Amino acid sequence: MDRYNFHEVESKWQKYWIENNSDKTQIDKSKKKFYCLEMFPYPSGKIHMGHVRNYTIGDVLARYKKLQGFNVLHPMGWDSFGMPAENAAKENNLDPKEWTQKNISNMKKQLMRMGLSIDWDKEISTCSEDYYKHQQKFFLELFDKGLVYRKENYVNWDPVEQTVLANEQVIEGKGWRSGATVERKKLNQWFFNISKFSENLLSDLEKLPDWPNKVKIMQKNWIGKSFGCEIEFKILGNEKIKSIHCYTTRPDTLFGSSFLALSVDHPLSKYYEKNNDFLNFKNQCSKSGTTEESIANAEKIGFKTELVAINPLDQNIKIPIYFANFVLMDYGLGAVFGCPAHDQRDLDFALKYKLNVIPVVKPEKDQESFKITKEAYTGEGYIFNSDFLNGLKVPEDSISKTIEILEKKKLGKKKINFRLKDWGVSRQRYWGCPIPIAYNEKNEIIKIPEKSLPVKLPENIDLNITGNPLDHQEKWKKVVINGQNCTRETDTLDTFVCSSWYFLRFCSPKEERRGFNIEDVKYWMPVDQYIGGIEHAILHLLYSRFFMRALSYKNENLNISEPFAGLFTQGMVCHETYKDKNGKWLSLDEVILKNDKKFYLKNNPREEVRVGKSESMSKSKKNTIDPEQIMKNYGADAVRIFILSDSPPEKDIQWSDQGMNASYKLIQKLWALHSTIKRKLVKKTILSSNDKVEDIDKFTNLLIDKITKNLEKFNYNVIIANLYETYNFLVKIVDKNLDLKKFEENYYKILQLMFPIIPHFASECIQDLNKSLEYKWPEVERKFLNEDEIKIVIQINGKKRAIILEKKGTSKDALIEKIKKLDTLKKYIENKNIHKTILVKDRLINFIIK
RNA sequence: GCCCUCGUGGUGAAAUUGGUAGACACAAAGGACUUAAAAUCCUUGCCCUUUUGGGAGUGCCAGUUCGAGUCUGGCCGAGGGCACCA
Repeated sequence: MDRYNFHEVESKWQKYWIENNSDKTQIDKSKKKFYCLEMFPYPSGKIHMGHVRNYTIGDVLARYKKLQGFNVLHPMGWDSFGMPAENAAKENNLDPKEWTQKNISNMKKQLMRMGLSIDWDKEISTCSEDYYKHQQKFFLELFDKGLVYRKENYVNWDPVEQTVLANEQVIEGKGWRSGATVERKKLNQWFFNISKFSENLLSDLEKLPDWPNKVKIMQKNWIGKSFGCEIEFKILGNEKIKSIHCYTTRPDTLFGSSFLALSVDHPLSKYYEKNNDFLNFKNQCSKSGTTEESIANAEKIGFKTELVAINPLDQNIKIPIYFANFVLMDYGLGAVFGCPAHDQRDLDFALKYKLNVIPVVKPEKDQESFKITKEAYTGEGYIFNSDFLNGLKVPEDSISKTIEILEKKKLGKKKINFRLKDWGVSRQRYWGCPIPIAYNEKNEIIKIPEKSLPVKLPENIDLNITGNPLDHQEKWKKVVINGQNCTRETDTLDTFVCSSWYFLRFCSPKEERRGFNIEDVKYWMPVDQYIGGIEHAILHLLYSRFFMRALSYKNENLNISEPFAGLFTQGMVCHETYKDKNGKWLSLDEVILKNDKKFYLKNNPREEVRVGKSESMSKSKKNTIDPEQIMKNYGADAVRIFILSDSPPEKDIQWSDQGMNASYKLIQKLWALHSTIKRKLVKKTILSSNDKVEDIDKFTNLLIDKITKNLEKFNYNVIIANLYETYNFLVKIVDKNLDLKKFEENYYKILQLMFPIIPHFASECIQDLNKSLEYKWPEVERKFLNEDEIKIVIQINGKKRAIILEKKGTSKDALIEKIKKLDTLKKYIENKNIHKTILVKDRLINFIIK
């Protein structure tokens, strides 16, 4: 018997698939389409196990759908703009473009080694001019539709790097590279008007039954719809300021209000621009940082104005007005009324500045002892201390009734608010898509004319300067548009813009005039199954949903709102972590496992290593396994088996060498079995035997049924178990007396079932049997599933007591007769009063005995 | 603080959606083969019983039901998301 040589077999089939254009796809309207897409990778240089898992899951699905007769689009590309290229370039004095291209070609080789059924003719790369010129056109299209605008906004500013940082790049209030304390700075930024679609982005989540609930809930919370009311507070005796509008979701607590609080950026702050105390206060607020920690721990502070507001429900109640650090300008109206008794922030503030605390909601129970001290009461109950609102039930009646009253008195208006903010897309970076805009000498916005697109990135530039590299490109910046001297926009687009439409580009990757061809998009979109990491649950997926709406907006030809009909979020690949006695991370090849099951330092075998919990593989924790090495040692098919086995794909998986080894052994065992089967089929050996011949028809058809269902439900780990069951079954019957023709037919079907999971191995076996390589997904033949004999479980008072084999469809009476005769059950039934008998047809019978 | 998810052997996990709990695998122990090891194969897996059998058992406590891992309520524990959003 030959040992299975996966090196030879896998490279042979990979070559075969390329030469035979096995994975090329084109539009074919006679077939049902299936668009299978995995999130495209950032070309960091090497694929990691996360990629292996992601693309294995997608590939199994794509191959399965193809066998089912679908016209499958399964493309791959590169999310190739972004900071790592720029940083690598800075550190090693390289060109970001060259660095990126080198990485792409290396990673492409690694992906091809995995044997993925990808149509590489459709490969795209977001940093190529072919791609980003269309993105610039989309930018201008959205600009014309009024969905893009420029405004001043606060950003995280790194004073050393002279650049804006994204929130995730701010670690404990400091820049992740420079370590400098991050400041809040106001800058002119480009924005996409995503909030225009807030309501639609929220309500259409209901149209996505094939998305994980978790992701939908995360998006729902992120969009953050709230129902409330805008209330007008009149200002007492002031010439310039007549009134202030506040937004609240709790208008029912209005009688409990004891101050108004304004954001320091509130329009009224202009009246305090020359007040040094106010400026100091504002300065203090901006220093407090923007990180979660600093916000949570920040003390509530305020600046008291001389202004006094009148409670709209009672002219006699007059309250002071503060500027306060905890009020945000970009939510609601930047002004709130403080009700300390029923809001913790307001209470903290009131206690600090000795303001009134007036409870207006009391719980149904504990009415006597009810008192506000250091904790605000936000629960249910009844309104009191509130004149004509008294007695209303909180929250069911109180909020809506109060809004009604306020509207009637013209003191307020019902209002819905969203937490979702517009998407700031400006980045002060070189390695991104240039924004196709310039400014004339009056600083007016001028669009770059379409014929001048793309605005290309200048090449061979020095990145080792502080600040935005493009801003230093004096020659590049100067441009003449329609006779006007202009200066180019030097910010580039957030790379999330690139990934917000790449799924459309895959539909027509070669189209030169437009980003995509509308007919192609109408055929392929939406993506039927999108597969990727949960870390993109909000940003990327929400941005893509927005972009699809933005392109369809005011466009008669395009009417797609949801880009991804189905979404699957796979879990991470984890491995144990190791540290030395000083707490320094150790990589996997720095430690060895000794016979006592403990880990020791490789270069100092007496020092024991501290074993940490299993965490997702990452370079910083040094617990990565290199897929290239693993594929060299075990082969792509074995890696596919391992990555699918044991854990369901949506859960985290633990890397284990034993597991990898078991998967490898399964391939070897299957090959040994195949060799035996082939010998038997060729020689037409019929062994004389009295063994009962197992019913292979029944087994195969049950298997088809199980695997099909498990594929549809993403139970890929169970499919691997089914594969083991198949091996165990075949190895048990192969040396028995068999109907060879029947056996061969069934075995061919089984190999076709294996194809999506281990495509190289299955192809090799099929070819070895001289069978057609034009496979299709086998169908279940029900006649083989109809068993004459069925296992019936016999229960006494709900406890299993026996299992008998019985003819299908046996009646209750006949069953009971038979059971009464069984020796093993006599002791339960004889001389007992059978109170009741429950029959689940062809499955179970339960006797209730008293 | 708010929202969500999940608790099944030594481990990763199955369980036709209310009907045989632990499929399949990893690890372990014992055995076979072998001069030996590796590889391979077989057996075992909680409690009582020599066997036959029987009992307990899906985080804990109740409930619904002939029957609950699955449904309901409460508690405990783990993980994830959001968070001055008024």
